[in-house]
Amino acid sequence: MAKKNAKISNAVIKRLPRYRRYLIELRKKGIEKISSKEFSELIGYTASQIRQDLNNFGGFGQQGYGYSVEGLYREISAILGLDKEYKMVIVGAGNLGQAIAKYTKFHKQGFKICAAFDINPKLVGNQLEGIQIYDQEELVEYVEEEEIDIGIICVNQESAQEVADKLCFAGVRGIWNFAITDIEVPSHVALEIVQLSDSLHALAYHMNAIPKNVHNAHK
Amino acid sequence: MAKKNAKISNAVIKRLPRYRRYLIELRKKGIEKISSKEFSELIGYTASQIRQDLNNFGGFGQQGYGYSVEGLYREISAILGLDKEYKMVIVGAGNLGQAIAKYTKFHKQGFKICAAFDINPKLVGNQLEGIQIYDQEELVEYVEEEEIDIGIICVNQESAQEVADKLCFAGVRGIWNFAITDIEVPSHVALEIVQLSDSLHALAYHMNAIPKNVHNAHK
DNA sequence: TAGATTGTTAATCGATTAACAATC
DNA sequence: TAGATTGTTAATCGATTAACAATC
Repeated sequence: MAKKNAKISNAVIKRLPRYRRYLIELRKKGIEKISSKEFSELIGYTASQIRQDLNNFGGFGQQGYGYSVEGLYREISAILGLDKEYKMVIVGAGNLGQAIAKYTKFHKQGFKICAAFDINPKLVGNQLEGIQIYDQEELVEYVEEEEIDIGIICVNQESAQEVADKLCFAGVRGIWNFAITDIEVPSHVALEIVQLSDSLHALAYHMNAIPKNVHNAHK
Repeated sequence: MAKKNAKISNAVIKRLPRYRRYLIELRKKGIEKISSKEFSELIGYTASQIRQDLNNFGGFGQQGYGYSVEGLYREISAILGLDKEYKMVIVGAGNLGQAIAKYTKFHKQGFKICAAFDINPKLVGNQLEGIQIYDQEELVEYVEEEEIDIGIICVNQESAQEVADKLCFAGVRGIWNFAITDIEVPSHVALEIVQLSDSLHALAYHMNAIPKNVHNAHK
């Protein structure tokens, strides 16, 4: 699949899921081919960047023609590893953990949530849309036995690192961290961070960087 | 507050909330001063980058001494606009919208969730931790009358753009978009995106980029 | 074949890091 | 004062954009 062995920059990887989303839309509309120029106008990256990005992984296009929408969709899906299935657990079955557990879209894409864990006795034993909530004491054993791939951390910041350590010890290959703190994981474990409060703070910055008098122009 | 008028790069802005989080931790520990070198070892950016970042906004340090933890915390909070209050509404009171509504930390930081909106008659009229769910028909009027600052979009991708348009028309200054689609807003409205599925896909990529045989080393 | 569009190299731009004079 | 550390300029690095030869 991958043509070159050079390290792919993170900037490129962050764009891949976005390319894929637009390819899904194109496919829905029955569009079979797209040139880098057309794609550029749609997605807002330069045609040059699109071609550069894709050529990190191989020559997916055809000179004089463009890219096959279906073909490119499949290539990018494979590059991202979305042709595989992933077994996940949620640690911390509070509001956010529950929301993620109930969200069925990930499941359809091959990301299976197998179980949730919490320390709160009121939550342990309950089910969330068919997902059992276990006592957090059972986390390591469960992850080992069920060969869980991904741990989703939805606990408070005080216990996030401890949970991460347990997940890594038990053998997960990736951690999706929603806790409002930075955690450290061994280099062989992939880490992806969703920092909601940082995101909200960046929004606040941008709001204040925009002059106020341009608002409510329709009044 | 801001020393220079040059445009601040997005890379810098994304780091500011992180600086602030570490400063909160330092303050908790009773640490009063920190040099860029010490901060570097803690946060993982180079000392040079820390000094460059901060000097975009002003000379907050003191030569030969370093930075005051409390002073820097206040400066960064002010730069981000966290010394102000923000009125927010949630549009889409499904799982994710409910999780955000119930999350009290934002409220403590001055981000007040005033109301939620949905089109589902089963949800309309209910309350989420004291937050009333209104019919989505009432969105524009509510946002105008209550002078809402931020709209949080938690609807499905099909209606995300329509909701964004309504929020912008009604006069919000910022949009926090959780929908799994890109939306367009006028240039005077700040937009911050949380793309959970893109984040999960990037995690999958990184997991597959790591050789498999290094896992379960403790067994 | 001629036209179109890729794949790839070269040029530019911007962000990060290094160096050091200023100064507390 | 001497030492420490900032603020800021210069150098480097990496990512984006432009250009164009290759080729469908």
